[in-house]
Amino acid sequence: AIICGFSQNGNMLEAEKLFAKMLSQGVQPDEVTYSALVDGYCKLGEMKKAFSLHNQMVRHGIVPNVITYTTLTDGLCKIGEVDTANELLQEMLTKGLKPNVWTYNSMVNGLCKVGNLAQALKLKEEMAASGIHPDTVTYTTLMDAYCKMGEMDKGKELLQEMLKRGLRPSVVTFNVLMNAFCLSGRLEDGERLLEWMLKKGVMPNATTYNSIVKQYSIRKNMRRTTELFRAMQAEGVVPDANTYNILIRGHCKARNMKEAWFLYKAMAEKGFSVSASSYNDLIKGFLKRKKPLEARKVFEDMRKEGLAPD
RNA sequence: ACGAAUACUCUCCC
Repeated sequence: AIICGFSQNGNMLEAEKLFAKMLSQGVQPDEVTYSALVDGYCKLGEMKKAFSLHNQMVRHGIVPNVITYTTLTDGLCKIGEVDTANELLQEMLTKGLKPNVWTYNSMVNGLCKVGNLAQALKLKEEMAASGIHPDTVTYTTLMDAYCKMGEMDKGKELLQEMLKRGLRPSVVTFNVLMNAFCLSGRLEDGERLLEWMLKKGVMPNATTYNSIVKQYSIRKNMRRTTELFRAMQAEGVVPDANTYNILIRGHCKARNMKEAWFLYKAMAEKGFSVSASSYNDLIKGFLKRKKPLEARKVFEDMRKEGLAPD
């Protein structure tokens, strides 16, 4: 469980240390431990390491299961190696392992991300034919692909199909639609979507608000940006580092340095890391406002973080 | 029984 924690945080050094300790104390890691480590390397895109661990596991007599395979499949998909991932899927089948909905969803996502929507849709039919029914994740993935291609109508068709099959949209499903509306400047539709999801009992999260707040912010509507920032907190949605970075950028561009400074300090209090671009925005904003002292302070904070100004 | 795996937002412009 601890190795899993380190792996999920990308802290592979600590994870490896613990793993080595396990081995030295004669504790045999099981497939769950290996999976956690393999996943950690997959998330870093270090597929060579991931595969060598997988092979090490096999050498130790542990039989790979659907999850260990799915972890690798997903890792390959994330770096765009969908063909290799597909080969792995075939290997699974020959070993008598039945891919599950997670396996297929990884593949569908991989195909979508390399722009092969046609193949992704085909896979959706294939999985259904083999008795693995596409779920909310499958539909949401495909909807996102359509939306990002500018084919929102197709995305909505999928939403209808999904609802017809009795699947419930998740917060991510709504987020996909929200992002599509906002990116195309349809902020009123975004606001309506926000109301609709609340009515449906789906609680928005920081991501939901980040999409809409970002677009209001880009469009220099800082009044609505601030209103929504307050509204989300009133609803119990906790802003994340992205929310703050979006707001800081917006306020700096609008020359609202007081507000930007306030948010900057709030971030530090909450332990969020300020993005490099936010640091740059703050420095530029303060300099333009003839506030070299504040600019200097931000500059020094930035250096302490090991970041270089542009 | 419980425990490991997959989708969306920031990160370059809009």
